[in-house]
Amino acid sequence: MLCTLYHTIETTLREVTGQDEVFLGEGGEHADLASTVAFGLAKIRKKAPAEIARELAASLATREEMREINVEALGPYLNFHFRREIIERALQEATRPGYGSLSPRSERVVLEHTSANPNGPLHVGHIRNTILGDTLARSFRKAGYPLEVQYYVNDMGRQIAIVVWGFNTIADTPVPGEKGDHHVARIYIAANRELEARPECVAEVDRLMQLVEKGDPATVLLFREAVTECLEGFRETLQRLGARHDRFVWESDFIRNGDTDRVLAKISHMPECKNDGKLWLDLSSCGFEKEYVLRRSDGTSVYAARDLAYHTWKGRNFDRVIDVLGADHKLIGAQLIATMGLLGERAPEIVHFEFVSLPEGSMSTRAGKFVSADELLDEVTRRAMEEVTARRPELPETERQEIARSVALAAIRYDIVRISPEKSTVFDWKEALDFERQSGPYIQYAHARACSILEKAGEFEECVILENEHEMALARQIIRFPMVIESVVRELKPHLLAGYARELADLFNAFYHFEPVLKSEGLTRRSRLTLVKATRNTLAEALQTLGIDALSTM
RNA sequence: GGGCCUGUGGCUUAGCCUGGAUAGAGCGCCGGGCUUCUAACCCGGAUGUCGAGGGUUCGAAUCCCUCCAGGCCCGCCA
Repeated sequence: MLCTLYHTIETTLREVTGQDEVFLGEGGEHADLASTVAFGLAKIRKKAPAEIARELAASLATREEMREINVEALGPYLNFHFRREIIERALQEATRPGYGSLSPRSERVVLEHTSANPNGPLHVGHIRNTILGDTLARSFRKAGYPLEVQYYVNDMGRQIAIVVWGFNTIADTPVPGEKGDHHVARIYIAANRELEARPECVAEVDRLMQLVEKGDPATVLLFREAVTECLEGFRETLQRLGARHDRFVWESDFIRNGDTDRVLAKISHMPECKNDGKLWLDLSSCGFEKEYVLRRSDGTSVYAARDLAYHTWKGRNFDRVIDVLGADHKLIGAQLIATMGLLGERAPEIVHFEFVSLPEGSMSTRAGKFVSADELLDEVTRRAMEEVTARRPELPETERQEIARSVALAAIRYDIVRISPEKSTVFDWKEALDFERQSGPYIQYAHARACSILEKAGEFEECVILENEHEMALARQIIRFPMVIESVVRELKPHLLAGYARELADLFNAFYHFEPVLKSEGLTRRSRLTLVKATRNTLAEALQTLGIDALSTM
């Protein structure tokens, strides 16, 4: 509803000014929406900006489509205020389940995220991918898109060959209770150490890679077993993180089904294609100096070739293809996009995130230098349990554990999603264990407070009469929610939702502190209860989209 | 050496794409608030040459150029 208003004002402003581009943005403390068109027009019309703003305000005020919006010129600024009735009407929508969902769209979206190599457990770097991707996925569903979430399983890389080689050659003493992914990591780390000590064994790894590409049944089986063991561990971790994939797509399938050969055959006819033993593309016309190698001189394909086949398949089956990838994939991602363009196939949109490192340096699965997602979840849950037990000693243990699990997940997910992806970060235990302001639990807490009021209030008849600044500020924030969802999927920026939810909690806490709800009377009580209900509902919808449980008590 | 990303109070960070009203938060620090709807909370205060320099503009954290610092990439790895 707010989106409609925005477009109405924008269109009207365009007509009134005669300009194609009119800036209309958030008005902050001054207004609901504001425009600075008067500055630009000042030069054209050779008049003072303030005078132009005054004239525009006067002419806008006469327009029929602006009847529910107050326009005022404040100096050179054109400020738009929504009439109270609009806000009150929008607020009533906000009390209903599913608030913030946009109308269904037909554009099919495929979103790939995480896709970590199955050579060791997911660590705190990988889960930045998972959380970014899963929050985007939830946002797309909220925005009404039919969506499929995929995990691309790199099951035929050198790393997996090393794992398989390790399983064949290294004496393995089983560790009781060890998850598959941690087991694979242990073998992978040992195998790398062994290969470093005995470089002559590298040939055995190469041999495995050739056999698997040729489809040698025994080798294929070994690879599949190793990958499956690791993937079982991933599934468990992903589930704990609240992330779900609809489909696991195996890289090797694009060899077996002939797609890789087909795409390479097509490429071999392109003018950019070079074949000097190895097959590669000259993308210098697109600004890439490096050779984009697709097939080795021994005839085996490289990752890039399989990736082209995978993306061709995605592009032909979906209208919008989105990948969440680490910053280390920027070059290869740009080359992929350029090549898809040359092939006339739909290119993906790629969300890149910068690296997470440890205080002592970058993470490395091979060197065993990483903090696994499982360790992180365990430790944060343990701390959350301490916190819950200290605050709510009267609750039964199982309930405290359930709350602690939700609080821990909230802390982890929020801590990661709040930071814009282009910032590189250093993992910090202190921050991960912070449950205070600008944290996930802080937002959950606001929701729990709202639930508590509503539970005590019992039945009431909804009505909205906004009486003071705290109520107005809270209401304004609530009605922005659908536009935030819209922005997240348009700009692929999940951190906008994180910021929105935190601000909503801030405003609710201030309202909570200054305006008594249960102790107020008559219409005021009913109206405040309605506002609490709208807040509770909006917080719940926002939290759910962030993959965080909206707890009713904590 | 080349390319991409980042640089905002002691620390973490929003805003940058699309220039505009006093640069917005959290942590930490100082001072206040629990017989009152959950104090995982609220209120007030101190703390900023928006990495440096130049340019464009009526106006620059935001656009352009140069430089500095950090991260990532530049493989017949994935």
